[in-house]
Amino acid sequence: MATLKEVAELANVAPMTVSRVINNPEAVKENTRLRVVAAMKELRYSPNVAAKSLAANRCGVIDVFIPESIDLSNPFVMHFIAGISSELSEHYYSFLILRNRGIEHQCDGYIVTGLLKNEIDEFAQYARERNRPVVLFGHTDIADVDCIDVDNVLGAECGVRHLINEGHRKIAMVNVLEDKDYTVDRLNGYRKSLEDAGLEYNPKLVFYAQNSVEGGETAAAELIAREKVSAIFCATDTIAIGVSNKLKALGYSIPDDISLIGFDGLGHQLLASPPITTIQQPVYKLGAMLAKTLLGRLNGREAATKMMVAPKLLRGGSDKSFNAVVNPEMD
Amino acid sequence: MATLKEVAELANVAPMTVSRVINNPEAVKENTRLRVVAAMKELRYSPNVAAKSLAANRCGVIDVFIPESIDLSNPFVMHFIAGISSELSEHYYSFLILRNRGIEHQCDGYIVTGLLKNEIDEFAQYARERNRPVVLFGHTDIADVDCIDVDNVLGAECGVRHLINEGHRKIAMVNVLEDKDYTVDRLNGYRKSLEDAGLEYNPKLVFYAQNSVEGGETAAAELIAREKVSAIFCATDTIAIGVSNKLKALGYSIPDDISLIGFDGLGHQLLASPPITTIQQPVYKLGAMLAKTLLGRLNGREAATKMMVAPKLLRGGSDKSFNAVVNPEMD
DNA sequence: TCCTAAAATGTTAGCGCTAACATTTTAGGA
DNA sequence: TCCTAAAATGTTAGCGCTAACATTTTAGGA
Repeated sequence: MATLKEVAELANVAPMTVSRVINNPEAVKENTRLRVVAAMKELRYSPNVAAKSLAANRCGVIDVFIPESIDLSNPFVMHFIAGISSELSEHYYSFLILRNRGIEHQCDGYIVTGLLKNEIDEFAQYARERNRPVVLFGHTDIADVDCIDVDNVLGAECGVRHLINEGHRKIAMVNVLEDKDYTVDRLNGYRKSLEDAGLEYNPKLVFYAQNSVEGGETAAAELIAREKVSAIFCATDTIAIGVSNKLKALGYSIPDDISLIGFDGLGHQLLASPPITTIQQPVYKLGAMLAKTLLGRLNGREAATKMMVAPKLLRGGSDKSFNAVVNPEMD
Repeated sequence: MATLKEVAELANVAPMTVSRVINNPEAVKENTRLRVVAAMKELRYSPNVAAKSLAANRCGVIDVFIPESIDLSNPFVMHFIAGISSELSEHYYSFLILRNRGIEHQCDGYIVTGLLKNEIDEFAQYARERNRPVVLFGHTDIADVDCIDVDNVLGAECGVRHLINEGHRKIAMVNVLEDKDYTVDRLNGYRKSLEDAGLEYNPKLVFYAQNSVEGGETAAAELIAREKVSAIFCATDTIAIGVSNKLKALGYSIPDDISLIGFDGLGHQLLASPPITTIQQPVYKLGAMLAKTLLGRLNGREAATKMMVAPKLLRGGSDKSFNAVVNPEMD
C-alpha cells in the first residue's frame, strides 16, 4: 500500500502538503491540490488509520455505555447500536460497548444511554476529568454534555390525534407497567391530544401491561371485559401485537371493529396481521446522529447540541375511520 | 494516560519488556512480570491501540463484505453484524461494511458473505493478491479461505424428526419460493427425516411462499384448501407467523389442531401466539466465530478452519403430540 | 571454577502520519 | 519597482508502540 510520503514524492510536494489536501484542502492552492489528488489516485492511496490516530493524539475508540439492565439483543438496542456503528466505522473508529464503569481503558469519547439523572451528573464529571466529550441519548441541562432525545409526548400526541381525526371518540390506552420517562411521556401525549380535541381524559381507559405479547393479551382481555372502545393506543408495538392477537381470538376484527396504534416501528409491527399502524422512532438514525455529534466534538466543534427528534406516524392496516363522523380537516 | 515507557520506568525495565509482558508474558521471568504488572496497575496503564496497530504493521480495520442484494436491516443480518462487531471491538478492531468492491482502502482482512461460487473464487484471488486473509460465511473448498456455515439440512431434519417423534405422520412443508442453497437444504432435510422414519415423501405436501407474513398466509390458505395435515414445517419463522395467523383466522387452534415449526429463531417467533417452536440458528455467535477466526489468522494461526454449525430446536408452544400414537423413544 | 547455550532483557530504528513552527511565494498597493 | 502582509508550502520532531537484532544474565555440566 502506498504511503503519504510516496504520494508526496510523485506529486513533488512535501508530505505535509498531501496531509493538507486530505484534511484541510482549502489551505492548498487549487493547482497543487489537483496534482496531489492525481498522485493519490495513481498510487491508489488510502490513509493508514492507525498512523493518523496516533499522530493526532487519538486512539480511535469510542466507548458506548449501556447499563447492564438493558438487554443488548432487543431490537431497539440493536438498531441503536447499528446506527452508531455505521457512523463510527465510516470514520474508522472502533467502539466498545461498556456495561458498567469498572475497567478503564483508552478512548476518545463517550456515547451514553439509559442513565438516571444523578448518574448523568456523575458520568459528566467523570468524563470531564478525563477531558473526553460525552453525547447522551436522553435529556440533560448540563452545558458540556450534548444530547439527543426522542419526543415521546409529541409521538403519542400524533398517534392519538390521528385516531381522533379518524372519528374515534372513545380511545383506550395500554401503557407499559414501568415508571420510566417514556411511559410517563407517552401517557401525557395521549392525554394532551384528547384534551386538545375537547375530549375528556378518563383514567379508567388507561390499562397497564408488561411490555410483552402476553402482557398485551392480558390487558386486552381486561379492557374488552370492562370497556367498550373504538380504538386502542398501545405504548409499544410488542403490546399492540398482543392486543391484536387477543382481539382477533375474541372474534373482533381489526380494524373493522377496533382500530389499533402501536409505538416504536422497529419492524415487528409488520408481523401482525394486519400490520400495525405505529409511531416510528428513527432509532438507527438516532444512533448515527449521536455518533456524528460526538465526532463533531472531537473535530473541534464548540456549540452544544441539544436536540429533540419527533417520531412519525407509519400507517399499517390496523386503523380506519370510525363511523361517518370523520373529521376531514387534516391528519 | 500513562504510556508504556512510563510503566517501564516505574518498573525499572526497558519498554520492550513491558511490551512482552502484555503480548508474550511467557518470555518474561515471573519476577519481572509481577513487577511490571504492578506498575501497570499503579499507573492504570492501558495500551494505545493506534500505536500498537501502527508498530505491528496493521491498520486495525476489517472489511465485512455484504452484497447490495442483502438488506442490512433484516434481523438475520443485524444479529450477524452484531456478533462480528462484538468480537472485533473487543480486540479494538473497527470494521467497515462494504456493499460492493468499488473503492479500495486499507484493511487487515475480510469477512465475506452472500457470494455465489464463482464470486468466492474471484474474491479469494483478490484477497490473495493483497496478502489479506478471508473468512467466509458459507462453504468453499478453497484451501486458504476459512469458512463457517450453518447446516440447514441437519436443522430441517431435526425439526421434522421432532414432529415425527411427537406422532405426526402427515407433515406439510412451506418453503421459501427462491432458489438458494438454504431453501434446497431445508427441503432436503425435511425429505430426509421423513424417509429415515419410513414415511413417504409427497411433493404435493410442499408449498411455496414469499418469505413474508403475507406469503405465509397465502400458502396456509392454499394448504388448508388442498390437504389435511397434522403438522406444518415452515422454512422460516416469518412464514410460520403468517401460517399461524391464517390458521387461527380460519378457526384452527395451534397446537391443538395443527402443530407448527419454524426456522431461524431470531426472536420474532416469540411474537406469535402461541410462540412458535423453531430451529434456531446461532447467528450472533456465527458472526463472532467468523471474526474470531479472522483474528486468529492475523495472529499467525496456520491451520485452516472449515466448520459446520448445527442449528437447534427451540421449543415454543406451537407444537404438541399428535393422538396417542406417540413414539416415546427420544427427541 | 569456568564455559556454554539458552533464557532474559535491552537497544535501535521505524511504522505513517500530523502539530507546530519556519520559510518561501504571491498579490497588490505605494 | 519595491515592500509587506497573507497565502502557500516546507521542516522538524514526535505520537506510543513493536520487530529485529544485540547484549547480559542465568543455569548447569565439565
